[in-house]
Amino acid sequence: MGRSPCCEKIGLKKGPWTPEEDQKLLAYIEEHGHGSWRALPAKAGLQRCGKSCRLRWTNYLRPDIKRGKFSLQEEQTIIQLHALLGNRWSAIATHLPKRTDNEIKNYWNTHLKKRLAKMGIDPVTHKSISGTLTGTTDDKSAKAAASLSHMAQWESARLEAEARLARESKMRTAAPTLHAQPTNLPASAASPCLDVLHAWQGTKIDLESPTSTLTFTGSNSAMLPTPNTNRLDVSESNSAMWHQSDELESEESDWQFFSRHQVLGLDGKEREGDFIGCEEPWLSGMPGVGPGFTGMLLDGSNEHDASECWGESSNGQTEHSNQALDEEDKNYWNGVLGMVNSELPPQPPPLV
DNA sequence: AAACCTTTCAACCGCCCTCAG
DNA sequence: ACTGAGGGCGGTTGAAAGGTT
Repeated sequence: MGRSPCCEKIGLKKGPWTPEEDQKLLAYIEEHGHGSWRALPAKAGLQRCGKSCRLRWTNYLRPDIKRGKFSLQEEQTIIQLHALLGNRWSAIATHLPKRTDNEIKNYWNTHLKKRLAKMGIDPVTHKSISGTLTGTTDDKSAKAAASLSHMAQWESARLEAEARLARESKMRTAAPTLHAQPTNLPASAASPCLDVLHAWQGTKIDLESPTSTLTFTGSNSAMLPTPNTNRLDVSESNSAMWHQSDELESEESDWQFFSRHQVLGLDGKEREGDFIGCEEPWLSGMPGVGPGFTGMLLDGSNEHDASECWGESSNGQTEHSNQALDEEDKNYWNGVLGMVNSELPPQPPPLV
């Protein structure tokens, strides 16, 4: 059976919103909250579909929307999250406060996608289009890729949960105040973070366990390149492609700040050689993540560089073969993970 | 100055999910 | 378990603005 239309379409206005319509919608929501979107147009005196009103509000009129040019940090965030999450704009938007999924999607399609393609990077897979930069296919890489796939799926699930919580919270508090923020969200929802890590701290999941119920769709796993290829495509390629400024529009020259040995945090500070401060055992098999980093960084010792800690498996055995994973691997994935984690709120106790 | 082409982005469309009844 | 309403999401469209010839 066919779905009934969201509203009676006859006689309803379509197309660009006028300032008068905006004012009506704003005034109504300010006074009453949006409540039921379907019922809103009639109550607000608008000849619009409720869905259209919702879109106008969420994508344009909402007071907590930042408009204007995307910063370099935002661009980097979008690219890295897109590498991790694919075209999941709402999920990506949760990491870009004040940006709407629609705006991010548009920006990706009109700017970033083209730019990556121009630089020889497949914007879908984030791999080199030329195929000359092939990654290794050894067990380590495969294992790391599997770990990343798991991580990506958990992160996706978490983002969905966050979005749901946010929705529920908004619905509960559909407050008649324009400046209402979802402040009653749980910390994990209010502040994007890989809090799934905390869950995994409490209940260690063996990524290689045959009992794992995690599965991967082709698109998900295809979306995630192996660390090596990713390093080459996004990090190392960055260092090369960011220097193609002759062929790039002027703004692209700014992208040269993406040095292969540099991770730029959301605070704008360079984090050369920075490693995410987590000790989650499930991450120990991943390039760029290993136990002992936090302590190493905290005591500021230079006596042992990252690669030394790198090779340590979670059971304390040194696996020198892991050291073969070069610095760029670590830096690239630290870039992704560190960026996602950089907004970590004060850490809650591990979930039970 | 005008015609044509390209880019941008607000808005729409249709599918999907959730949830209440 | 089923159904339909409500809302969210991602893909696509098309008008407007900007650029080029």
